[in-house]
Amino acid sequence: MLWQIDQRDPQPLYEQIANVVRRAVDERTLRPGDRLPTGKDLAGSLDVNLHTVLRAYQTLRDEGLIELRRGRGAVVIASGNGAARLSGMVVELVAQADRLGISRDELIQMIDKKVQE
Amino acid sequence: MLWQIDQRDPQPLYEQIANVVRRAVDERTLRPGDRLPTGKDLAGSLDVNLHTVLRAYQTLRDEGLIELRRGRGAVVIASGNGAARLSGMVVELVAQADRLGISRDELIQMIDKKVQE
DNA sequence: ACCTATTTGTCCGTATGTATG
DNA sequence: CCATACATACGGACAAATAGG
Repeated sequence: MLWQIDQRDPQPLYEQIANVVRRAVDERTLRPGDRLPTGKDLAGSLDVNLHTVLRAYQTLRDEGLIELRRGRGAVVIASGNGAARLSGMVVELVAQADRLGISRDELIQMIDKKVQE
Repeated sequence: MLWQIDQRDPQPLYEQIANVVRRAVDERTLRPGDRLPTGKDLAGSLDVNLHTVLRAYQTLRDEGLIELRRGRGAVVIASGNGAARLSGMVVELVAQADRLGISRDELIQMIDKKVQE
């Protein structure tokens, strides 16, 4: 695993780390069931703090990409098809908007507000 | 604002803090546009670390419940449970689309396709 | 059943950066 | 230019869950 990050990149280190993992999953370099390096190991090889790696892992967990367990480590859950994941999110979003009586236009408006940020 | 948390509660402090805010929003004690106390202030009054409060705020932001801006503070966005959930879903959707390089227009197209079904 | 090492989880503290007003 | 307030990163300490001997 020859992952790299750039200390001078304005992008946060934990974001860079998360992106490396996301890409690996998308490219099927990492597959469901695969273990990620321990926080300590990755922190050592990237020369960053342990907490920085764990923060990256926790964001990936929140996205449903990996599973984290104390004493066990990080394991890939989701398959790498980002587009399929996006499609699922759209389905859920539309359903939720419908439940709340939010119109299509209002929904688009909400999205545009987020996009411009 | 007489918010309280319990240091002996096994539930994490940042979760307790987030829950207090969630409840206040649900009960309309906090309404869209209202400002939350600054991290420093709340940390002082709850006798916890600044980071603990900010972590709570950040999870609320990820859920779409509040907006966080440097120099400005935390402002309530969503008005209720369902709306908060929807707002959070929009945040995640836009983030995922961005990661995949999906444009705003393509995203709208995907949504329209689902809406008409 | 016990003990130990491993690994993530939380919390604190400090320092520095960046956007806002 | 300056003060405010959140954002990131580092480091340390301890807790809790897991795995292995």
